[in-house]
Amino acid sequence: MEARKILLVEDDPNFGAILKDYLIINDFDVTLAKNGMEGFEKFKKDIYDLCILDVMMPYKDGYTLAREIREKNQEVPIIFLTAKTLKEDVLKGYKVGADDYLNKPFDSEVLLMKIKAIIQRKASEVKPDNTKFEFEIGKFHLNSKLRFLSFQNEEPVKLSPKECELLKMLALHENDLMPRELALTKIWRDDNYFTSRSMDVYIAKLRKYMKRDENVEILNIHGEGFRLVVKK
Amino acid sequence: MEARKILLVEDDPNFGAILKDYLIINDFDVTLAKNGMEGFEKFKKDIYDLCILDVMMPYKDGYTLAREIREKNQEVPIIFLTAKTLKEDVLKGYKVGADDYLNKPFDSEVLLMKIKAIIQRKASEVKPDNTKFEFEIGKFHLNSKLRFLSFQNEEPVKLSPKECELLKMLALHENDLMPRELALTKIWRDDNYFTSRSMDVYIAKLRKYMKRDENVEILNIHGEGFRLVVKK
DNA sequence: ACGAATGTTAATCTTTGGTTAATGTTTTAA
DNA sequence: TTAAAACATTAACCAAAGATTAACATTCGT
Repeated sequence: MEARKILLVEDDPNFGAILKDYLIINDFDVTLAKNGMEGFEKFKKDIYDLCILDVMMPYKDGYTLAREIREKNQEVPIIFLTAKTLKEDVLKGYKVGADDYLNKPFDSEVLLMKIKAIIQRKASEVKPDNTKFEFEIGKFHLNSKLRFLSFQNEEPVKLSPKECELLKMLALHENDLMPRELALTKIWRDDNYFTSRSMDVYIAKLRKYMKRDENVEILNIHGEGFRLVVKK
Repeated sequence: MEARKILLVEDDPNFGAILKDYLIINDFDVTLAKNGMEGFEKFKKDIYDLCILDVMMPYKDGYTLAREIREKNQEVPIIFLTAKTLKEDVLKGYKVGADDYLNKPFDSEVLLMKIKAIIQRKASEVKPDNTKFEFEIGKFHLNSKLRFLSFQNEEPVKLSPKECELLKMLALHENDLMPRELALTKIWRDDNYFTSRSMDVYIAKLRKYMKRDENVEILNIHGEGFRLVVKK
């Protein structure tokens, strides 16, 4: 099998080199970046199976980098390395969408197990077409990468990240049920009263945009979710 | 949203009760088992979204339980709780197929974040939903996912969750007895005088919808249940 | 004919969703 | 670096949808 590609971002050159070698010995294809900036550049230039990010780095810390990576890619697993054990930091990491968290010093074998567990998990997931980023919705055209929505020959409207993801999620389920829960867990990464209300606010915003085409409607299915209907 | 079901297996009654309450407060539906044996029994009797297992337990330890659970179910996420910090134990846990590992004492908020991260990961896995949701009932067409009932070329009628589930249950037993008790336990999740009367109200509503096709009827079988009859 | 089960309607209660605006947070650009 | 702009969340209020309950009528089985 093709070696799994790992992006390792670690500012301590010694530790970075050792960890890289260790992973290479264990049959991974490792790219090492010395800081967050470089890490993001390398992330954009290739496709990785896993990112291992140091939290404490000059210029751009691990969280910021993780957030940038998540904007580009919701799927790739992220593991944080940190010397900190502060609760807030761990929580922050999970909020950003981390898959795991490791305190330094850690045992390399444990890291290896975690890596294997995570990569295997991802491999077993059947992924939907997440690469699609252009959608025709009635007379609208949505580009979810550039985050704009155009209507015929009018000036395209810019969408906020949340607006855009929500509309994309609806579009992926065109004319079918898009469960509330799905959007909440995938986009808001949490499912409670407030995130749910927040989502309703975004539904209202989207409806406002979409009403220029009377054949497009976002219907509610009480207690279940929403349905983007496009009449032909 | 339906609360996530968690199976918590912990032999320390105090700690178990506290953790259970904490999780319940955070909107999980928690079942507590006092040992591995009981844990496995409860696991077999229901479907859980997550298992949290204490490692050190008399008679049957967490690893053994995890292995048994994995035999029945390869999917359900497992988190181990342990006072041990021995490397071998952590590795053993991952080998058995754990999703995460937490050392006692741990921070409850951290556990909560881990639970959310894990459940979200599972939610994002696309599972082929092969449950039947479309039914032909005489000249009617029922879509129980989008919850509508259409009749020939007329505008489809929206059904409420209870109406829909009840009609689906009847359709699954077309021309056969659909026992009262079945609907009450599956849909109303309770079987008493009031839920029974409530169900009768819903039967009346469904009859009203269905009378557009004179070949479709919902008959009562006194003391037993109902029968959805479709004459051909 | 009698009690128990069912049919029906309407009133009441509960949950969920729509909307607007205030408040908080992050990003952007000067 | 800081202020403005953009974005996101929270709060409050109201409306809509759904579910239950109560009351009374009818039917069933023995």
